[in-house]
Amino acid sequence: MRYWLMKSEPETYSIDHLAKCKKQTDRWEGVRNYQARNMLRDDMEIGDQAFFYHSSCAEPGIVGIVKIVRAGYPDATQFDPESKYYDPKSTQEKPIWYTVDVQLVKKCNSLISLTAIKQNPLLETMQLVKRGNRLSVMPVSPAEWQTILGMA
DNA sequence: GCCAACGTTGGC
DNA sequence: GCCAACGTTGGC
Repeated sequence: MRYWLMKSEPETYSIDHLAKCKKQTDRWEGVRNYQARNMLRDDMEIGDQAFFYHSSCAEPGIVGIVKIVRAGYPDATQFDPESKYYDPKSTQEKPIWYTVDVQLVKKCNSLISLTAIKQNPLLETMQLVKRGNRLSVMPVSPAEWQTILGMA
């Protein structure tokens, strides 16, 4: 079982969107980056846990924990011409993009801000704080996971 | 809105 | 396969 961090822009999809879903479970749609796709498709397993991270907003940071309840399968939005995630290059036979289903485990009582994460010397090696990092899905080590839990 | 960093595209 | 141009991400 592994740990992850998954980014979402709260204006597009916030943790409160997920909280309002049936069974607090939803698809993690719209990832259109190959590296992140590979992790969704190949590496995430049922039972893995992930930090839900809000990006591109006033206070970027971790807002909760989710768990993977369905492993990688083709992201339906790539086939939908009406969707902003539509990809004409993709076919049902050979889908390009994948998604997983996530279920809310808990919302943080308060934000674990990017600023706080950057200030913690134990988290210096996190991919999240590395220069130029733009991956929307990334692995988190067990040590980093525990450190962040301790900051909650 | 700015800009650095990175990813993708496409001509050659 | 190279690389310039362009697009996107995301913090500030």
